[in-house]
Amino acid sequence: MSSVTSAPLGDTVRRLSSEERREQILRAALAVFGARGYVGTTTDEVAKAAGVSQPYVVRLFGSKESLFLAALAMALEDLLAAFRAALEKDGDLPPTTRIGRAYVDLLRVRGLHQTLAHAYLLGGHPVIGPAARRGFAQVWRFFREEAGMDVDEAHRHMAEGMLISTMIGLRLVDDYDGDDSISEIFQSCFPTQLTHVLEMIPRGDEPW
Amino acid sequence: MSSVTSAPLGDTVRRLSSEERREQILRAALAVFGARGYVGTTTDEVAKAAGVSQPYVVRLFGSKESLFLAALAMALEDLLAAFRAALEKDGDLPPTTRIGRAYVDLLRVRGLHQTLAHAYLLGGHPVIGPAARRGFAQVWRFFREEAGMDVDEAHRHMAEGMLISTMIGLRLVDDYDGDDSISEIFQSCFPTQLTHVLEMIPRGDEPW
DNA sequence: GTCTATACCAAGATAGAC
DNA sequence: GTCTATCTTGGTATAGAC
Repeated sequence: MSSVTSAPLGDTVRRLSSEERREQILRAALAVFGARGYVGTTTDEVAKAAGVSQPYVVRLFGSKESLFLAALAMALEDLLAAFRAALEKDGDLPPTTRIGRAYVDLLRVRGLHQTLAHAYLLGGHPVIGPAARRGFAQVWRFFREEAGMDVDEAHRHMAEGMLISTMIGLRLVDDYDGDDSISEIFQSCFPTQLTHVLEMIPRGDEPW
Repeated sequence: MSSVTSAPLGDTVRRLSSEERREQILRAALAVFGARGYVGTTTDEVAKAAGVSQPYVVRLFGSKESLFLAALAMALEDLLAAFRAALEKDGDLPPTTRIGRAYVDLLRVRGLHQTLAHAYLLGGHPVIGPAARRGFAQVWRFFREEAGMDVDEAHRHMAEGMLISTMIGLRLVDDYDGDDSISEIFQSCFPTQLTHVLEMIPRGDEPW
């Protein structure tokens, strides 16, 4: 990625290669899609977040739909890469626990969990639906075939993941201090990484 | 509900009271919101599904936003009512299992699970966000205070619920026959109610 | 590679008749 | 209580210059 081939030497503020721009726009798109959902996102907001013009993001990706598909694909790659890294890296914790940690650490990739969750709810969409199903099945297969979980364990991890994504998307933290039942559920979800999570999670005052 | 006060006697095809219309439109709205999400839903599609005109649904609810809030409130009422009924009705199964079954049976209320899931992802929305958080906390409190679950049990039920909602929204059934990993996860989610579920679940060929 | 200007359409909301 | 007609906004996508 990001090999500079076309930019002439000596440019002070050189234009980026389209590869670099794609990556930059995709990161912005992931954050915005996560916060607003597929339909709720405007290509203009993505453009603003990436610091380019709206027609340019359409130009680069063809359409909002393809942009979403690309962001979704990137999110899944990031997810599986993080899972594989957690699996290979050895440590005192069992592999299954390391994978769970990795999932929570992915909070630092803005919009990842929420964009996946949004995609998962778009099963009725003619083109996003099938892509989302493939992605979901891919994660399941990772649990079963690469991580070596049995059906029950894979099931529990999936369920746990969905709950975590939900709590991120809900911005449950916003009410963390005022509501006892909310701090209770929060603690039950992040028994070990709570402080860490509270720092990384998006809040009401920031759009994403 | 639905006490007829204003319609004159003798009308053959009498106009419905606004209470009746509200209910009818809300049911339609729940189905459409579930399939398309909040932003993806048009008031016109809701109107068509309910058999009335688009301006009329806006007239009756004030705005699309209030319509969504009303549908969300109805979904939560239905959910908690079903849980309470399952809890009170005695049977051979443990209460906790009866509640789980009740959740799956709610599949017959079109769009309920998906609308809740969509609302949960809208935490960043200034008015839907807080409503969704209140609803989520309400369910948690039901588990803890009324159903008498401990934190761990409530947590597992929540997670399981989120996974089930995801699979409905994803329309995973659409690939049920072609993909081994999908039928595997499906069976692990609905060990006892599988046939029942396969009958009730929305498919790709129907919009909702 | 990136922008400005703009065409074009879809959708929420309002006015007002019946 | 319910409709038709319409105003208005906002958002995707295209044209075309630099």
